[in-house]
Amino acid sequence: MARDARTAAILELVDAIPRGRVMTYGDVARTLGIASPRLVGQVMARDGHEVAWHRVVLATGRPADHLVAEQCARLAEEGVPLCGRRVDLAAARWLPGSAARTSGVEGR
DNA sequence: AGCCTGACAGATA
DNA sequence: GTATCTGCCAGGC
Repeated sequence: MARDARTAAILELVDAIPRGRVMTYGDVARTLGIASPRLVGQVMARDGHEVAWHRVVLATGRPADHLVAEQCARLAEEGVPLCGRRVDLAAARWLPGSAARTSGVEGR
C-alpha cells in the first residue's frame, strides 16, 4: 500500500470530516496541497474502507455512481442536507477551519 | 523499466 | 447541464 504522506493525509482529513458535513474530492486534494483529486478517490478505493469515505462526494454534489445508494443513505442518516440524489454543497460543504458553523442548515 | 487503469476536477464547446 | 480533453498520483501487469 501507499503509506505515503499524501495517502495518510487524505485518510486523516476524510476521517476528520464531522458528521453531517461533506467535502468534495477537489477540496480534499487542494486542502492537502495535492493537485490531483484522483488521488483522493484512489486512496479511498484502496484504504478508504476504514474512513468516512461516505462524507466525500463529487464536485457536482453527487456521490460516485457506485455509491449513490450507500452514500445517500448514510448522508441522510447523518443529517446531511440532501437535494434529491445530490448533496447541497452550499450548506454541507465543510472546510477545515470553518468547522465553526456545525450544522450548515442553520449556518448563518 | 514502461504502459494502462482508476471513488475526479476544471476549462472549453 | 452535458460532452470532451487534459492534468495528476499510485498500483498492477
